[in-house]
Amino acid sequence: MDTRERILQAAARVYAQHGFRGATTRLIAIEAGVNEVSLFRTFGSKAALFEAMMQSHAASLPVPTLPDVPGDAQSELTAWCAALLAHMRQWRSIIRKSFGELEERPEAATVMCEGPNCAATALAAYATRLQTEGLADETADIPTAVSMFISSMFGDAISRDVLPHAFPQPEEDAPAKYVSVFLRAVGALGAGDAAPPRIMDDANDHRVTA
Amino acid sequence: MDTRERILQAAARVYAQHGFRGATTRLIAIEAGVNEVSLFRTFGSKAALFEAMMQSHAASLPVPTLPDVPGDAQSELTAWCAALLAHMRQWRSIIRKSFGELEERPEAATVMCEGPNCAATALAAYATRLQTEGLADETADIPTAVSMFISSMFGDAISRDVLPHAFPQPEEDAPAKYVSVFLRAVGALGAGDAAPPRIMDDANDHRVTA
DNA sequence: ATTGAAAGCAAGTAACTACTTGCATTCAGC
DNA sequence: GCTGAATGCAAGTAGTTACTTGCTTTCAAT
Repeated sequence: MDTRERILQAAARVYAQHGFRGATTRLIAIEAGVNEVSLFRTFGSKAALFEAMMQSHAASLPVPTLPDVPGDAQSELTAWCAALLAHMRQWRSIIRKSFGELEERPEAATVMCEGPNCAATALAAYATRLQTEGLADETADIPTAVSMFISSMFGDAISRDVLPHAFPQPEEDAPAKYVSVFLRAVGALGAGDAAPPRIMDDANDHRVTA
Repeated sequence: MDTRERILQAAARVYAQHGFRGATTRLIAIEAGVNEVSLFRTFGSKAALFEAMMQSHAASLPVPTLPDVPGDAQSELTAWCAALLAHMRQWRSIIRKSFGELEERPEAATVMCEGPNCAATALAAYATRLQTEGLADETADIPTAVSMFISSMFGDAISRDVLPHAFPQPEEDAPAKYVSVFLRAVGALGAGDAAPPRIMDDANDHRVTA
């Protein structure tokens, strides 16, 4: 791996742990295993380095897709949700940092929002399709339900390690549970559907401990 | 107002805008209109000042309450949700900062989580009560729905100014919309409400007659 | 009028930060 | 073997930061 790439990846790691101000050029150079001067020779300044870092991150955005024509909503959405949630969890430190520095460096947060933003658009289209095909309640408030769904993944990704008991347990079952609640909210879980067994089985899995 | 209180409030404002590292003692002293030395004479160190700031914040937590016995769920929850959301929006910068600095100063984020945590407990109790009184679907996944509801308010509070179009519009209608979706998700939207009942769920239709 | 606590003020310290400069080393391509 | 680009290394600059010290001012209670 060339010097430039090593510095970029090191910068991402150090930024995730210390934020912009705490990510000193010295720390990044040590983390990358290069001389601090090489950092300035390659990027010119700390600000330029972080701009390049954000661009390279935005370029490597893996957005999961939903089928144009809905089939089994529960399983399709669960797979999609699991992929999205895994992605957000992987970047949770950087997401938290960029949001925390929103007042001083707003562009960082907007870059991090691109993924969830595309996801919201895809989910809205999918749910609307469910609705037009009579698979969901025609009076359902799709935009609000989608907003709540995305917020739920956002909250799970960035808060679960702070308040573990405030989220569906265990971690790997969360996507299916989120999808079930979402489908109920848009009236797409009818009596004919097999209710996801986990919900009943884990009925005693109370998130409130206090 | 005495010096100590002025410094504490100034520290909160400067912290909300610049975070811990960016909130220099010089900036705080200027914002408070006191001499920088007075800051050290009063609190000893910057770290001690921020500890006191967090404690005074935790002490002034206004948590809205829900009735023990549910009446009109939609209106009761909407009022409660509006109060909670207003509170979180008011503190959104500080919430974002404390989350962003979670790796370096974890106690700040846990303090900020106390409010939403109590809210989740209250909402879970209320929804469970709805369920036991036959006002909500007995197979509803209350814990997951509550988690999603709290995440939705969290996401609205800290992300709406970044992605305005990703949240229910207008801002002041959001609480009612969140509550409607939540009540649908737990099967507690009766015939008297704005939205018709879920068409597919025929067997367990616990609707309240208006 | 005296006193004493609280506050301001000017100056300084030691550490850190982004960034620069000058020079030595490595090493692939000719 | 020579060249030139990439990198390392040591040192330095100028600015910032948390925190200290010593002294003066204010002002209310006695």
